[in-house]
Amino acid sequence: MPSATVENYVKKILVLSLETDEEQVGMGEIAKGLEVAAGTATSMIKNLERSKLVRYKSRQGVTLTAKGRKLGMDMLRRHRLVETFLVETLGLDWTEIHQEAEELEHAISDKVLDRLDKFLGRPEFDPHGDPIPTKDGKFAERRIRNLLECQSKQPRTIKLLTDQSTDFLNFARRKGLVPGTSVEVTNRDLISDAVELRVGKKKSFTLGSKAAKKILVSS
Amino acid sequence: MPSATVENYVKKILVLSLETDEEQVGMGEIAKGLEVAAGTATSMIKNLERSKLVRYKSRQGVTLTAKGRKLGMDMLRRHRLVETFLVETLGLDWTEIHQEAEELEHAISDKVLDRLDKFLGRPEFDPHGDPIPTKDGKFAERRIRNLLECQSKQPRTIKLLTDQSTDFLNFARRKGLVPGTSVEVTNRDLISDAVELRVGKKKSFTLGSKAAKKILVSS
DNA sequence: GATTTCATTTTGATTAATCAAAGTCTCTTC
DNA sequence: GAAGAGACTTTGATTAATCAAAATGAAATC
Repeated sequence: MPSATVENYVKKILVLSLETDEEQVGMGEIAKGLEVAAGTATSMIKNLERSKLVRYKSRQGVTLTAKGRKLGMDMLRRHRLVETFLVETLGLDWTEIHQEAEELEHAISDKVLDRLDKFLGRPEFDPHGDPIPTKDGKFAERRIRNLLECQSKQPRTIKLLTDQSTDFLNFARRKGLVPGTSVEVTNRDLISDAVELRVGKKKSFTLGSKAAKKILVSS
Repeated sequence: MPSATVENYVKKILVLSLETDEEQVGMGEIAKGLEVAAGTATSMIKNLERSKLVRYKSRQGVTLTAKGRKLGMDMLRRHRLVETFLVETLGLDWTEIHQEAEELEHAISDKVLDRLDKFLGRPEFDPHGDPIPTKDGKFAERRIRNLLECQSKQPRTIKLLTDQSTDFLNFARRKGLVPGTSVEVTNRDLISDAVELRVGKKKSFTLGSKAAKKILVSS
């Protein structure tokens, strides 16, 4: 069985590659993400390669093998199910659960995890709106996505704002971007990193990618 | 913070000293209980001594300090609360939860533990009938105790038999010692290590301490 | 093309936990 | 009280994960 450390490295590589949309992840990102010295990451990655969890080109980057991807998805599943439990069942705040889940995800057996999943009603999304991978390592087709990921010309309903800072909430309210409101992406321009948006019948306006990512909608 | 290993050693010492009713625990018992080589236990115990968790007389035995006892009680609390959760909430069988709890007890934060405790309704006993220590490290006054611990001349009701082997259950049934039955300890003789017992209106008989310990009653 | 810079890799050390096997005690037993 | 048996301790090695600092490589700048 892989150690908690190995599980963490693999999960971090998976998350980074999902975030950047690149299969290959740089050594620096890994070291920084896990808060270890650069050399530590290098030697650990060689380890993972020996265990056939990653492929590794010196001074280029790391990619997960099928086996690594499977383990990573399993960890993500554990993490997100535990987070869901902490919020739904124990009533913790969704801003304070990450660290807790970080520990628990390694300690929970497959059997208990499955019972927990059942107890929670086989949820598909965690409290942050992220999809929970299924047991065979696939994401449920997202029904909730952020505005940056939306095809244009379809009506959507705002479900959740993931940035709860006062500044962002004020901005969103001014633009009418509150949960329940219907919006439509009128244009997407991935080069300029922005989306054009119409809220109800008002004139459309442009939103930067950072802000667009924080607004979750259902299709 | 103590490592999971340290927590396990301290918990084992506490449990052994509760089981044998001796403050001092032998090195051999510890090594055997934790399934490590004898030398490993010796060197680890020296470690615990450096951390002021135990007192240690070479070739004699180990006793917990106040600090060690507190940590041990905390681990016992964690273990038993987790077991309660696994049985009550997730519906696992009480014969299969020990190993699961063994892992989870180290991964759970104080905060989550307290929420779990609250969610479970602040239970006082775990699924095996063992008392769950309170947050300040004390056992709840037992309302359920084994027959060996009972003052005589008071009516009690049998609650649980902790040995579920066929042999013991047959013996108990023959003597009428089944849950729900009313019994009375007519005499206790701690020197001969036995209790005299009357079941209902029948003639009283004597029970060895081993058997008496396996029969839990409420007062 | 030489130089500088910055990321990455290598090296050598450290810490916690472990084991096997050799060495010591201490307590019976004769 | 000497001998032997068992329990316990010591010793020396190993493994996983880590760091700091030195060495290396590749890409950017001159």
